[in-house]
Amino acid sequence: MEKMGEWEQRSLVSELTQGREVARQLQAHLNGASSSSYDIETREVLVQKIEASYEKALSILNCNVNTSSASAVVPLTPVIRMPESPNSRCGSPPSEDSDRSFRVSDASKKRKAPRWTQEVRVTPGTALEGPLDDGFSWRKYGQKDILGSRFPRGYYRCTHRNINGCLATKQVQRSDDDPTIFDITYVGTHSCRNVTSHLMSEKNQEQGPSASSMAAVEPQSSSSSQDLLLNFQKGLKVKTQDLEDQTYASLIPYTSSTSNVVFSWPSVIDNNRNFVSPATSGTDFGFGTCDDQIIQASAAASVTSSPTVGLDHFHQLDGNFTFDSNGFFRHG
DNA sequence: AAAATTTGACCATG
DNA sequence: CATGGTCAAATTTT
Repeated sequence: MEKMGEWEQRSLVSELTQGREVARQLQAHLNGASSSSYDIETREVLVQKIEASYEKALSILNCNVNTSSASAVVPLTPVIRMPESPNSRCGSPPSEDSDRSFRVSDASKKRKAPRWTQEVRVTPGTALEGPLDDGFSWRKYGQKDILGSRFPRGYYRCTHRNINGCLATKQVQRSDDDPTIFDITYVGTHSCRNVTSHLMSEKNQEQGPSASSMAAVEPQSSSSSQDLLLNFQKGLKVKTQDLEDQTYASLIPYTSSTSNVVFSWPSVIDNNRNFVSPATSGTDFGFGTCDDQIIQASAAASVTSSPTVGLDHFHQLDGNFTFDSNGFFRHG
């Protein structure tokens, strides 16, 4: 509570504002006699969003991420958009061709419908790239060229995939027209703890592997400076290789300290009440097991001039790292 | 040496 | 059959 950067304050305000917005939406839903079944689902989503907003707000207040210089690494400003809004890139990024976003179709196969889109925009000052760290460890397991996209899409999965039964995966892809924009699609719920391999050497971690559906939605609830560090490292790496392409990216002036996150859920949730089976035992080799939620987030970050510079000299972390098992998603 | 990427092939789905 | 997602071996990085 010492001093809260403007950025943080803004984030906080935005967070709360959004929460209010969503609350209103929820009220609207409640008032307008819910007819269809998806209304109920929508309401659930709304509630979740509200919770998320609160969580984030609290996180901001609690952690107070006192990052001396680096100011924005973690996207924290979810703006919830109405469900029916198809493509609403917040207006700025005109890129993103038309289709290829999501097939709301489905509904003819199994029950994997719930897919909401989260749009995240991070602002500069931070050279974060694809590896938007959600506080989890991701391991790249593939990269594919996507038709219509000039940049390949990277596939990441939780490092503890079959260990903890964390079936979460994420896809990172840059926008075709805006190289500074990365679309990160989170899919699946991760049941692993945020355990970034720092302290916390708990042994008996079998208290409750059943991760709530919110897990993937609100991962980085307390991004500490350490996490940021990790981010930087990873980002650095990617940068190095993408530098060639990013060359011109660094020319793009993005100097608006505004971070926006837009939630959109085209088809709302279905019945993702599924519980990931207790760790182990599974060993299933990733196949659309029971991952129901797909969160897409596009993050845009402007690369200063030389991102690689100075990142190595990041110290002064570990100031507090108040991350105990305190605020963890909504208590089961 | 171990863990994480890379990369091409394989498989599933539309 | 084309497109996208995952696997798995080889390779690189720490």
